[in-house]
This record gives sequence, structure tokens and C-alpha cells, in this order.
Amino acid sequence: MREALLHDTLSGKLMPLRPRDPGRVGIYACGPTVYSRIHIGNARPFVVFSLLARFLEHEGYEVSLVVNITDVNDKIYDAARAQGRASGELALEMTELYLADTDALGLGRPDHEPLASQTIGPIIEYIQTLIDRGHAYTAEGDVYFRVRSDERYGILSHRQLENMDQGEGAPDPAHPSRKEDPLDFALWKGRKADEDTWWDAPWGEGRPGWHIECSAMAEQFLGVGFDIHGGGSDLVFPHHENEAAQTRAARGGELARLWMHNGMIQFTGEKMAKSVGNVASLHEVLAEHGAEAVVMYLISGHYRQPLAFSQAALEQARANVSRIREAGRRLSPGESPGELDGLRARFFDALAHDFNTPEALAVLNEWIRRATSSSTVSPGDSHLREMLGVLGLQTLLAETAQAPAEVRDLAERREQARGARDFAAADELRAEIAQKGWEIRDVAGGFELLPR
RNA sequence: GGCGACGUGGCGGAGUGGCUACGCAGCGGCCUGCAAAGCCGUCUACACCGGUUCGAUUCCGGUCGUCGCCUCCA
Repeated sequence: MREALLHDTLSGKLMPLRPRDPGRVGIYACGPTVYSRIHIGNARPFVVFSLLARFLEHEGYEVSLVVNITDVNDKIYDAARAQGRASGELALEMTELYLADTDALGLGRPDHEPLASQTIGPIIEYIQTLIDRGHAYTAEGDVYFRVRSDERYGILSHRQLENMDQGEGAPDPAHPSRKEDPLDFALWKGRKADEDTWWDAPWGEGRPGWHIECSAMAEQFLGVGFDIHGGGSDLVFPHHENEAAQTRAARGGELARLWMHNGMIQFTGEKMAKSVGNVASLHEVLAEHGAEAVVMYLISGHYRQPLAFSQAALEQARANVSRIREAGRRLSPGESPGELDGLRARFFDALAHDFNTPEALAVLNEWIRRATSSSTVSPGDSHLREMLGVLGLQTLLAETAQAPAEVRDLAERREQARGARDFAAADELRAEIAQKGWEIRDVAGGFELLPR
């Protein structure tokens, strides 16, 4: 079991992963708000934290990964209203599509995927505790968190209250704020006339604010002071800062021991996202390039760095994936040669060093080169299978499908033509085979048929 | 204005105080009827200006540029 070194946003340093309970790691990663189908950017944290969990499991930890689904939110009300639908119905549909879209990545599911709408009871208790302790107050049906009551507020995002642009825009005399302080944020929002999803609470009908749900859901599954809290870097402030503040105020302890944040996917070039609805949706990218290429694309850069989205980047990922698939065809099932043990170790060392997937991939490439050069025998594939498994790319080693009889028949006829040195006929048959979606390759003593 | 991150070869993208990252593309070669796939070789960079150092792409300072957050966006 390697000791993983992970970058922690709170301290700004690489920190050794020292689990609260030795041998067990709890991870909570913020999932999407389901008001539309998710885009490729939403897929990054899903992939990063799913694979991090796989890696830690590989190292022998017992991992519990929790990824929430925010299904109560202003954007959901807005989107539903625009479509003339009930917000609950839209949220349900988008939740199902989110599950389907991420299923298609082929990485399995997190251990728990709580819904905000199914956590209302614990959220209300949480808010009540904050009120009782003097950290929150009611105001005309809303409940706000008293930011200045948390003396550590700002430590995660490295901000000082004095320096904060209060973010409220110009005060509107017609709608005076109900907050005591512009810094305060909503724990509960009183029901508005055009909102069709709400719950009863001691302070009136309404629904939870954004941040409180995560504190409540994380605590339900992982308790206070769990190991890793993750999400996109755009969530550091205010979302995670607020979660941390709530938990300190209500529980007297830190929510998480270590905070990890992934960089943003940048939409540049021709796919420039002018408005929010115009970005590359995950299901479209998956349909065009396949799950392996999408996963490869997402791990081709370090998780903390920004990653540019482009057609060229996805195509390169496809090329990388097909190189690995080709290499797999030249291996045999079984133990890999012992002289490659060092490379196998370096692969996992790279992942243990702040989950450096690009470096791990470099080592994997070196493994392939060493395994498939020189030697005339076909080396065992156990190392590659193990490495790809942790990256969620084990399907690259799957058996290639058997070509249908009619294609095999064409291939046999081509063999005969070649034997008779009738190359014009052979080339025609190759074109015919290609038309049927298969590629024929001449190999020692025969041919090989591969799906194109 | 505040906080934070980043500028690496044609492209993508790691990393390090001195030793080939890696992949894609290109080029040369091997193999092949021709291909495809593969293998071998090759192109070898660290924005700019100072400083520290025997030595800096790597540390420090500055300049220029890019990006994220500071409005419930992963």
C-alpha cells in the first residue's frame, strides 16, 4: 500500500493521505445540478474521482465514494418554467439522463449518489442546529448563515473578508436585502409564488440553499472529518468555503481533512461556448469518439491543470487509445515478464504522486515499447491489464469480435487471389471487406479481421 | 481592485538544480505484392530581463501575456 501524496487546497501543499480510519478512505465529490444534460466539463470530476477511488482501492484501501446530485435549485425552476413543465419532473428526467450519460463512460457508479430532494429532513435538522447555536437567523421565511460568526471563514479559498467584493451588485432600494450582512448566504429559501417544489420547515415553506445540502449529505454517508472532499476548482468559493463554515459552526469540527479541486475544461476555438447551452454535451462526445477516448482525453492532462476541449484533442486521444489496443493484440494472457516490474511500479508511483495521470501514461507507453519490441515471443499482459484497469480502460484488452461469415468468406477469397498473385482482385476484395466495416491485415501465415 | 494558477519542441503534455519524459504529427529505415499495423532511428524545447549558484527550464525578483474565482458554473 503506497502512501498517496495529494494536493490540498486548504494548505496549498501536497499532503500525505492519512485516513481518519486507517485503511479506509471516504471521498465526497460534488456532482452536477440536473437542469440539463451534463457536458464534458461535468464529466471531469466524475472521472477524476472515480479513478482516484479505483487507484486507492488498488493500493488496498477500502474506499467509499459519494457523489451527490443537486436536484433542487433555481436553475431547475428556471429551466422547467421555460419548458412549461413541473420542476420535479424535469429534475427526475435529467437525473436519469445524468446516470445514463455517466454510465456510458464505463467506470461504474460511485458507492452512494444522494439526492438533495431525498435529504430534506437532515438538512432541516442541520439548519435548526445552526439557528440554535446562533450561527444562523430567520428573515421573512429565509434562513441565512451568519458568516462573521465563523472566525475561520475564508481559510479554504484564502480570502479575507475585508477584501471581498461583496458580490451583491448595487443595492436595490425596492428590494432591500433580508440579510444582516451582505456576506451571509442562504441556508433556506422561502417559497416564491412560481416555485412548484417545496417542503415544510419550522420557519416556513421553501427549499434548501445550495451549500447546506452537501454538508448534510456528506455527513450522512461519511460523517464529519472525512478524508477527501473534491470538486471543480470553480467550487472552492463560495460553495466549499460555505460548506466548511456550516460544518464548523454546527459540529465544531472540520468537514474534510483534505480538499482536492480539478481544473476547468476550456472551450476555445471553433466550439467556443457563447452561452451556457452551447457547450459540448457528454453524450454527444461519447457518441462520436467512444468512452475510451473520452476517458483518455480527460486523463491526458494533470487533473489540476486546465484542459482545452477541441476536436483535435479528442482525435489524439483516439490515436492514443488505439495504440494501446494494438499493443494488447500482440500480448498473450498471463504473467508479464519480471524485468518489467519496475515500470509497473513506476506507473503506480506516478499515481501516488498527486494522481499524475500524464506521467503514468508515459510509463505505460514505455512498458508497451519494452514489452513489444525485440522479443519474438508474445509477453504476458498482466501488468497492462492491471494498469488499464485502474484507468478504467480495461476494455481496450477485450477480445476482438469475430467477423461474420460473409466477411470471413471474402477474406478467404482474397487469400486465394493473393496466392494466385492476382493482386487486382485481392485489392478489390479488400475494398469490399472495408465497405462491410472490417479491416483486413496480412499477418504471418494468414490474415486478421478487425472491426473498423 | 482582491485571491489563486499558468506560460515547455509543429501540436498535446509531464518533470527536474547538472543525466532521453511521453504521445501525436513530420522525416528516414525495416517489414509488405501494395497496404494497414508494428518495430528501429530522427527532429530536442523550456515567454522575456535580471539575481542566487560551479551549473537554472527547474530557486528568487521584475516585465509581458493567458486563465480561474470574487454573481447558487464541475
